[in-house]
Amino acid sequence: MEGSPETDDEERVHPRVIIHIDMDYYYAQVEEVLNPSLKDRPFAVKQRFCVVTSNYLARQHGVRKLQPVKEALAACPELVLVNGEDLTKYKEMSVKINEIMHRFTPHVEKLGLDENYLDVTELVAERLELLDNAVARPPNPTTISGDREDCLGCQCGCERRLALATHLAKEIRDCIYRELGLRCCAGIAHNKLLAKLVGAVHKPNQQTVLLPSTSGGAFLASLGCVRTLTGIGEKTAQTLGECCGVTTVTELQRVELERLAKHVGHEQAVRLKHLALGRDDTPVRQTGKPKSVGLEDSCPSISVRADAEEKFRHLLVRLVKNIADDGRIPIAIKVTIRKFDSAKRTTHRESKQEKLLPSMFRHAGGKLVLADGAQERMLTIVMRVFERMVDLRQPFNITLLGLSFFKFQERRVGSKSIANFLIKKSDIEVQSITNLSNESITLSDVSFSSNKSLTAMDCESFFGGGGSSDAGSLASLSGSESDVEPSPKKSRRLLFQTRRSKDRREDETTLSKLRVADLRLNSKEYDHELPSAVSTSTALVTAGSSTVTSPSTLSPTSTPSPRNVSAIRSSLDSPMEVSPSGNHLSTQQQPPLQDSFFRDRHYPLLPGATVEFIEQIPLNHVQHSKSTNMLPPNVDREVFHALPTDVQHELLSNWRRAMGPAVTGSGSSGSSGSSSIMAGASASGNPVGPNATGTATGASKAGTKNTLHRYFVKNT
DNA sequence: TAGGCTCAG
DNA sequence: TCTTCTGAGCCTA
Repeated sequence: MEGSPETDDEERVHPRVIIHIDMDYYYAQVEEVLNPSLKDRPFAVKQRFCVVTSNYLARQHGVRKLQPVKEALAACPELVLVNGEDLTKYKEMSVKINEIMHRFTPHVEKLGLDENYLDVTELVAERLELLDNAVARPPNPTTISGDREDCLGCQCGCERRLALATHLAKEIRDCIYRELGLRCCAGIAHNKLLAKLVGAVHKPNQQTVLLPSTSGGAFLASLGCVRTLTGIGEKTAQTLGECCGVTTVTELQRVELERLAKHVGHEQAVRLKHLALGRDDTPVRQTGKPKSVGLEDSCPSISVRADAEEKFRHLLVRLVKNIADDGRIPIAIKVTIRKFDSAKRTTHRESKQEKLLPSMFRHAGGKLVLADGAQERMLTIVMRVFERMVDLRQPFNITLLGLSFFKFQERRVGSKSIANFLIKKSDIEVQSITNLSNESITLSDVSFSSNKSLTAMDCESFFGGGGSSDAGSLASLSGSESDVEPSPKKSRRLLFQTRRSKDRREDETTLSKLRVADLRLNSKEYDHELPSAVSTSTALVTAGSSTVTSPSTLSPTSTPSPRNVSAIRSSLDSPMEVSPSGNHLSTQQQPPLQDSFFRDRHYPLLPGATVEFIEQIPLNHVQHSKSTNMLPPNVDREVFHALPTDVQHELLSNWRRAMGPAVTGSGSSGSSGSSSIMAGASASGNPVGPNATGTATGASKAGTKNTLHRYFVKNT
């Protein structure tokens, strides 16, 4: 199929549709929800001596963000102050907000606790499909490819898609308000940068869409100062002003690239120019677990070692609590201090890191805790690092101490288990999934009955509940209690993630490589990944304890009732939502990312997950490659085609090698023929389980047991 | 890889 | 005497 004109056209898709959602004065709103009596009073949330946010009533009195508390009180004597140093409640609310967003799309990227980007491109496409051609498709998809300057008068349906997204944004905001009592703003545009910027135009509790009907540059120019552009901070703004005389967006748009490059380097110059012109092709990255978890405390002055040690002890205890539920173990710690230079009257930060032994942690009651004596050992390490930064023989003045865990490691995995293969690897590329000939890919017997959904507990018992076997190591993925060992040098992460056009191009050139970025195994991300698969194929997927069922629970109106369909239709026929001022904000267009609607949907292959296909929604959109006929007869074609192209190629190649002429599949369904075809290990001749023979013989029942192949076999 | 800097909310 | 705390990404050595 590659290269055929039809395919190219089909794959040429619209610009993305991005919604940026920003909670209004977030901390203050959370406080109001928890304590409604605050609503009618001017109040501010403070951390230490500083106001971090306030409600609008306080703002009307001149209270500002990051204002010293003293000043704020002077400006507004009746100001109520709430201590916001403990972020727990804000984090918890953020999780709830996130859960709501994930009902609409798995493509959610967190930006701090109170902002999120949602890529609703697919959702919009789904809804348009549901409108049953009520909305015209682009007559000529080629017209929307390339680096167009704008979308003026385009016939590609961009405006309708954005219009539909405004209704989505409203639904999401309503949902958040209804369930959590929180108000927010939304910006809708074709990329993250513009969505964020346009969303800030009308606040609070409003939404704004940037329509591609006039010049996008004009909108950005209207923002004024370069500092308003996301990605240009204080330092960059200063550099631009001092070196190039550039202070406004308009000036940045006009300044010559070469001149800019002289001062900031070519790449940075290009980036800045793109920002000024509203170009941003960065994808919405589904937020996973944090790469680091830290705490820091500022303090008036620490000049004695014992005080520092005491502070660190408290930080350590709090920090361990903070990662107790993470499910991973940190194997490095970073110690940060802020030194006050009394001569210069300035402060500066320093940090140093040190490795940790996994044996310093243990699991108790499903939570990560410090092992016996580990607190003192860890504290010793911390103080050793501290003394590398602070000369105790000299007077010192420390105004901040911080600790941060990083380099997280998944829980125990055996070196020869598939679980090990699935663990994170820091390198970008991993060896092909089918080149695992040296890995012992072993699954213990697990029912793939279409009627049974496995819980985490079920998985544990299926996999041997934390035993030392390879099967047991799989259990660790689903949360068993077991010891930890250092991660292997070349561990790997696997989870299928939506791939974009760039990656697809790589498919064509680097068939034997998988980008590790596209292959992750991470419970949270994993959960998030499922809906897109489900919504296409109506698969029922249960992984661990979280269950995703029907598409309707995933995206509240993605499979609307007839009434909903007509509602969507009428909403599209009604005048488009634009900025309240009536302006049609417009933007320059990006070259579209090639998000193939169906082909990029990957079904994660996770041990412990049951995948049931209920073929209710026709899958005739799935692009079947020529290679379909090469599939072994009992391979589930839908699963196969949901895989990345390169994986498909490799599997086919392995099957061919393993089967020889036998794999010139007829496509005849469900035959119990000779197809004991093994992916990966078995194809290379390595036995992978008690029933594995490394040959292509044997009844399919026996042959599919304990192999990766089983994942491709249809459930009946 | 370590450490600093910059940026973000 | 201090504009908080948290996390990510980039750059350089």
